[in-house]
Amino acid sequence: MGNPKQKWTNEEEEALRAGVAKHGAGKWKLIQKDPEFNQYLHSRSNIDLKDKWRNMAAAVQGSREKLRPPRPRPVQDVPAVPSVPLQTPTVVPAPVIHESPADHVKDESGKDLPDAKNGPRYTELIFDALKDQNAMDISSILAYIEKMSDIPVPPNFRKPLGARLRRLVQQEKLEKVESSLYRLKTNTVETNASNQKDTWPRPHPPALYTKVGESLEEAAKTAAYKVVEAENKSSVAAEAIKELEKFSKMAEETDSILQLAKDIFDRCTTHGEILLVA
DNA sequence: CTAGGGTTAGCG
DNA sequence: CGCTAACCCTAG
Repeated sequence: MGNPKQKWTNEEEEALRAGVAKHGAGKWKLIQKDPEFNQYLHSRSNIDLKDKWRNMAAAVQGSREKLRPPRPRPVQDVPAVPSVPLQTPTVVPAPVIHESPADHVKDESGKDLPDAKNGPRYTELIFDALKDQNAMDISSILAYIEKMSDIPVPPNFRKPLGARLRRLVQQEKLEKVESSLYRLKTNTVETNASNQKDTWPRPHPPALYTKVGESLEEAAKTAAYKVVEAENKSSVAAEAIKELEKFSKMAEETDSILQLAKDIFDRCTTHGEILLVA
């Protein structure tokens, strides 16, 4: 009587995936208890989370299976949508230790998901900030961006921001003065403001929230999952309005992961490492 | 508390 | 009717 089969909503699904991405698959009770996701999962039990995760896995792998009755591949890793196979049983997420003076965006113990939707505007905000102050350090720039962009700034945005600043300096769009002060580079040839740098083509790979400061392996893995998800979606979602809505949302978020990939790539190349891509 | 198997309600 | 997804039960 009190159980008319409650279907999972988009928010719940998203919260579950976010929870798994954060705490790891298997920590159902922890995810359910986390105030960050509890607002979406309060009506679901830890067992429900596990079951739902299993269903999602079956849905993803099953679709591939349908086109291929014989299974040459045992498939040892988790489903495409879900991610976090290599996470160790104990507390996994490492990036939570280092903290900068620029803590912010509170979040009153869970009010909304930390979707990292923006990204393309950050460079513009950097120039705006420097336009006003002539010279600023990274903390000031960070504060400015936070003030101007309201909530979207990720918790540890300082690291990718630093990478971007360094890149801009390398492109001679900015110049570094003092120990860690940045200012606009006014002289020199400022002809082509956009060298192909700040305008992205936007292919179609979708992306969800991503954690900055993660290992390259993690980032690549996450990206790979997103691609798989995209393939899955485009081949199946030809009728579901809900899926369409989600897809358009992911398209908007594409910019953020692109920027993330650029930052990571920049960091690797500046460290003198070589990337071999098949 | 979690993983896995079993059961039932909806849907095409 | 068969399948999928939400729900339930239980061993470890």
